[in-house]
Amino acid sequence: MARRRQAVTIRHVAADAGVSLQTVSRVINKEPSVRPEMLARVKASIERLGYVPSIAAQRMAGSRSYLIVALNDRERTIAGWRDRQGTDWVDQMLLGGLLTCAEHGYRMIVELVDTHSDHIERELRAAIAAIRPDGVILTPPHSENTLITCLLEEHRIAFARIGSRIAGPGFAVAMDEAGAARLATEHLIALGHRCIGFIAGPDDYELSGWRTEGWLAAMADAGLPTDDLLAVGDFGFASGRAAAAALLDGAVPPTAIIACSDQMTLATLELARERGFDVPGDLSILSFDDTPIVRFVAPPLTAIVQPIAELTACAVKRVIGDPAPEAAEPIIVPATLTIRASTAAPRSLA
Amino acid sequence: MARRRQAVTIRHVAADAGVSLQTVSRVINKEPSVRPEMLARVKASIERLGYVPSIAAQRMAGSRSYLIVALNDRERTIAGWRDRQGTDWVDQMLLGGLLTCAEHGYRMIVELVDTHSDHIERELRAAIAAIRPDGVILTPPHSENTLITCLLEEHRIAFARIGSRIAGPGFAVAMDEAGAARLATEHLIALGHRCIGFIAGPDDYELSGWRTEGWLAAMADAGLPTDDLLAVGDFGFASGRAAAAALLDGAVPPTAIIACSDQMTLATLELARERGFDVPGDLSILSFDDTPIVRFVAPPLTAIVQPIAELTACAVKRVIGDPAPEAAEPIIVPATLTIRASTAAPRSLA
DNA sequence: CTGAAAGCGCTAACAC
DNA sequence: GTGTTAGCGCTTTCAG
Repeated sequence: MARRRQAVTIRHVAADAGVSLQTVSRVINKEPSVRPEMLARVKASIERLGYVPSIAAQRMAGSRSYLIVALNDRERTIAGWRDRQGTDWVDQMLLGGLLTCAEHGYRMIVELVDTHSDHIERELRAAIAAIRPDGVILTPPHSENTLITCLLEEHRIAFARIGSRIAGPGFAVAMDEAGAARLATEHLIALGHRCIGFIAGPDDYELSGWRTEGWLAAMADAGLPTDDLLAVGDFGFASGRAAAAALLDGAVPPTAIIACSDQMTLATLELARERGFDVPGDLSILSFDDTPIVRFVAPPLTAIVQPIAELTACAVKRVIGDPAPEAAEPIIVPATLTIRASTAAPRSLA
Repeated sequence: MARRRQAVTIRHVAADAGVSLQTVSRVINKEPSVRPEMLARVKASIERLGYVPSIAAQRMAGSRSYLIVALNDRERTIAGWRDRQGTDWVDQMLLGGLLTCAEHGYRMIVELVDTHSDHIERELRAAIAAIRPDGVILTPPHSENTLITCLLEEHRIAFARIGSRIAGPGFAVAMDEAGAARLATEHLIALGHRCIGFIAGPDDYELSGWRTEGWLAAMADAGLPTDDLLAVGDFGFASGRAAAAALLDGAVPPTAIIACSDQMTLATLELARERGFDVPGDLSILSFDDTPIVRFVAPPLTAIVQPIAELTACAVKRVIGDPAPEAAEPIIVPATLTIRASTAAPRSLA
């Protein structure tokens, strides 16, 4: 292999501009203590020579590495890619993470590590030692893995925990679950619905509670009753079917149903079909997951979309901005709603 | 920020093992000239101390950077992510690229650059200067951009061109288009079809010709005629509809149709439906793109799936293995077929 | 405000 | 075979 050396180094720039290396370094690092005149001269040389500092050299000299590691669960990530079910979690992460990194002159490296493995610590230590990243973005289920967070803290590496609300080391960045439920509910209310059923997720997920609260609050704000309008599932299809049946057979049959997962929503759709309901004519349906299947089913489902890209963008900004992983308020990012064909005004209003 | 220094360096290992730095370095780099005894001693120290070399330092000292850059088109990639249509191109690339890199102790960095922009050269130069990658993986449409390939060659950086067959600098790695068409055709033949229509892509795409050849060859091998069984589209929906109509209204109405894009296949499906054909009972349909919509439509479509992950894996292996970007034979990777519900034996056989 | 010196962790090139 | 020397490109001291 050719002995690859940097084509144009800080030395060339210094010579070209007739200043010391140090001055060039100061310009690169945007230090304030440089006379405007020098600054201009150096900048001109950098531009002319097309100089770009080597991140390896910068790291070596004790500065930043300009590298951010995104730590994903190996098994889940690979399984998702192999299934090709279009779970675009990683894509959205890249969208938010990569672009934000690029904006700030950073690069992002995706690392896959086993959660359950005993050598997770070894893997992480190795990655840190090899890459020496300035920051790490943790994704579920790593976000609340204390083994990881402790290690990162010990190494004094800034990190963000996506999808976590637990205060603690690192920045917690999560979606506004309650707000999302409220958004969904208000969309339906605006359409004219008054009986809006809600199929919540299982109680052992903290977010289930937050979502239910959002629905309750939105209903209350609109002066609408919620009695007999709440059912609970486990995110799976079967439980969704049962919950939908309970709602539809209940004392106050809803004209719209919000379900907290794509599977439960699909189950609701299936049941509605079997009963001869027109969707959205007789029943509006809204999903809390915006997976591809939800987009290609007939009718395409209105759905809450999780702002993974924004979460990651926030995470990167925090991690870059403040290298000291001080405990901070969790950052809550609002969800958005993608309106498709499964929600409409109830027939009674049409 | 804390002055972050490597926790355990080559020096610690050397001291611990009672050898010189160089010996440790030799062990790290798997150089043969180390006595087994020393080797064992050093390895033990490395293991005990949990030492992992810093890639920054390795690069600085003139060795490899253990970094591979995957160069993707900015606009397309971002558009794909934003659309959330589940084009899992990047995912599959990551699947193949990331894992292969990891196996060999490399990391992959995804870089987005504008194809059309004038500053593509500036962007690429900057990335190279900053990262100093050992290799670059080019994806369409960069794969045949001579500006890029020349720059890479000039910097003597190994690179692979995915989806390209043009010989030249770098390694060309592409799917076996003809083989894919043959695979599709043979699947249908095995099912009992004798009249198999083919909707080709536009002539200005080289791969259109290859695919058509594959179909022709498979038909010929089976002793089946192909007259009046070939139609041409432009990959779009409307052209697919017209092509399908021509086939169905032709002299020898096919019992199965292969279309060279998901849109043309969907158009064929729509037309078949309108004519009261049962799919696959009256007409089997096979797509050449395995996009999500193809998987969620009813019936789910049998489709050729492009081996992006494997292509990328091959590309990485080549680039890592042979740093000298000598011209080499293009590497052709076979496609696979995912059988779903849109293909079956023709009714006449049922 | 600017420059000179030292060194980050590692490997290339030589010596031994 | 193994150890020694000299940097890689940059930023940190610390002087001027």
